[in-house]
Amino acid sequence: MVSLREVALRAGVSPSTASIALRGDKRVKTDTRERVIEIAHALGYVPNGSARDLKRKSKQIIGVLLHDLGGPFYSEVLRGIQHRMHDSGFTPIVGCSAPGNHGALTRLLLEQRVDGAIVLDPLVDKEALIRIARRGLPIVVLDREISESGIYSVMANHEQGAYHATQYLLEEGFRSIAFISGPDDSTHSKARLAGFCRALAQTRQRGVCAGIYAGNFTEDSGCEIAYQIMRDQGRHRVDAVFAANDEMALGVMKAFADVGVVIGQEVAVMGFDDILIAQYARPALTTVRQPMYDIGYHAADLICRALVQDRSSLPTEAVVFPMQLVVRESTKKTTFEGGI
Amino acid sequence: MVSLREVALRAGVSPSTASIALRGDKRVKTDTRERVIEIAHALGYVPNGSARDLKRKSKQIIGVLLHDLGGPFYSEVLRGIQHRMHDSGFTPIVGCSAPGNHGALTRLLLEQRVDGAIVLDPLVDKEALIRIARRGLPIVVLDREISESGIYSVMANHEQGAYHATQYLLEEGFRSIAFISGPDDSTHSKARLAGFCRALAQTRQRGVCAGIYAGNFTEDSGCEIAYQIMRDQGRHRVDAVFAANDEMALGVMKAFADVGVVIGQEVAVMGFDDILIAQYARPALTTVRQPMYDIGYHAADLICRALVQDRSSLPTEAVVFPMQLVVRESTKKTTFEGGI
DNA sequence: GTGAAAGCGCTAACAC
DNA sequence: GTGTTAGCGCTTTCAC
Repeated sequence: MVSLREVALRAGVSPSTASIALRGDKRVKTDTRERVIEIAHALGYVPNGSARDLKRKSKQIIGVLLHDLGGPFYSEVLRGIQHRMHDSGFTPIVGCSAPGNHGALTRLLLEQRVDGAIVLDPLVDKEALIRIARRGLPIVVLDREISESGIYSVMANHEQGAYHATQYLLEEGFRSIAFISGPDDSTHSKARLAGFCRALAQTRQRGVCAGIYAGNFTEDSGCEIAYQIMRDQGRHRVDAVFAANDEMALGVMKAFADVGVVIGQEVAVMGFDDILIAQYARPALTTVRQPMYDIGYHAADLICRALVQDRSSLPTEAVVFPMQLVVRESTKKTTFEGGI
Repeated sequence: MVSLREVALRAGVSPSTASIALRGDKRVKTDTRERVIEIAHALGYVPNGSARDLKRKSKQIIGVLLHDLGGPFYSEVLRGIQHRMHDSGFTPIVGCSAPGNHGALTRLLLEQRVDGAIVLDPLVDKEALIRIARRGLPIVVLDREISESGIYSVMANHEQGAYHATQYLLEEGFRSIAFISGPDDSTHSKARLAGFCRALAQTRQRGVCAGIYAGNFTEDSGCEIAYQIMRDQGRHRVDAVFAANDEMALGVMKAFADVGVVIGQEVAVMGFDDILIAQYARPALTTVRQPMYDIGYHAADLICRALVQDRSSLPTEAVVFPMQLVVRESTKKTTFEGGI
């Protein structure tokens, strides 16, 4: 492996001169500089990253920690990160934090191979992140909140998303809406339920809430609860079901379809998350989406700023993005009536 | 940042002793060893990766280069890689090679931050990879072939996949099959066409080939060509269309559906790749799939073996995996006849 | 303008 | 058993 010393040797200069020359520093005479550069190029010299990292303080690399690599959800976030990082001088490197918080977290963050990190994994231990931040590594956490100097949060406003979605259902004229929550320990589920309740509390209509059912975010639980809703609806027919995530909403649609209830016409179904399948479901599922590209872009922006600017200019509160309502067929009464 | 020297200082030993002690080496007395470990733990000491990488030859990190991070195609490959790497001592780190071959490729491979690399990106310059391999870094390329010592290829057998798919169409009784190829410069398209032709050449039937049309892998081109096929079919009706990728197949289905031709019943459509949408199409698209998990697993296996075993035990030829036929509704005549 | 020297934090010989 | 020494490849004062 060709080292700087070798380049210097062949160019007849000292390693230190070669080092500055290769960065195009004007301090070294033009012809020496060009000679060094040419020789380095001819030899295929590339500086050793470890050696340079060791000497310099900065590595110009940002670690991105995901729970599991791949998956359509992450891809948009990564696109946002890449776009912001592009031409910033920083390179994003992605690791998977899944296997026992080991591997990538250790290699990238603990062993100081990166200058900063973006963490999108609810399972990465909060204390571990705080410890790392205390060591001086800026961290942006996505979709969760950690109050600690050096840790920045970027997330979507789930409460507002659910509020907005519920308002839409009310505007469309639905008057008996059931809500299916996720597991109790999910902050997302809580926030979504809160948004649902706030929208109902604001409306003049009474008795719109047709029950709040406890699901567990799985398609099966959505399916079961849909049957339960059908059994329960004695006095007033439920005309809309708002599930706290898309998987459950799909389960609900399946159950209704199985007993011949026409989705959209007889009952509306609202999901949450906009997973990929939502748009391919039949009818396509109306749902609420996080602005994932924006979240990634902003996360990258925060990290870059934390590394080049004064950190006091950065927000101490979580940066919250509004969620977007994606209206599709599952909440449209006109679906099969020749409407647009 | 707490360094080994500091740990050693507080433990009252030399850095070298601390270094060995921390690795649990029996050479140092048990109580010294435990004291060092305890102090290191108390101080939150983690060795500096750059320093260690610089000293040791190996880094225990494998770079995975993808064209664009995210996307359902990659996620299975990554799963396979992770499973194989797990407990191997190596940690996979993913970088994106897209922006002008810069960034991740430089940072990870050129600057020697990894021990080996898995490259899944047709656009990464072949010469660059060869140069890197010559420097001693083992590389596994996926879905392409590079003949060079130190570069190993893992790929799916596209020719066999297309052959198999065509045979299936023949067995199902289709007797007038049109093929839509991809762009001329695509080796995949060529291989798929070759498989199609081989299957037809083997059959006793004459005149099964109802034309080979040149598409460009886009949905639009599939759509256009479908219309052309309908115009062309003067003497014998085409009863099946085999598109060299799923996007084109979906375009074909769209075109047929638009003019009221019932897919499955009146004409069969076969795709290639099994992109995610294939299973959500209506009717669901019969297609051919790469064993992506296996490919990832095997790629990781090759890299690990290249790093710990004698390289002479590794294959010099590309490792080729068979593709899997995924039968769905778009090639089933019985779709709407009450069949299973 | 250029080179000598020191050192980033760690590991591995070799001495004691 | 433990410490001393040297050095991985690079950058960075500071002399000349």
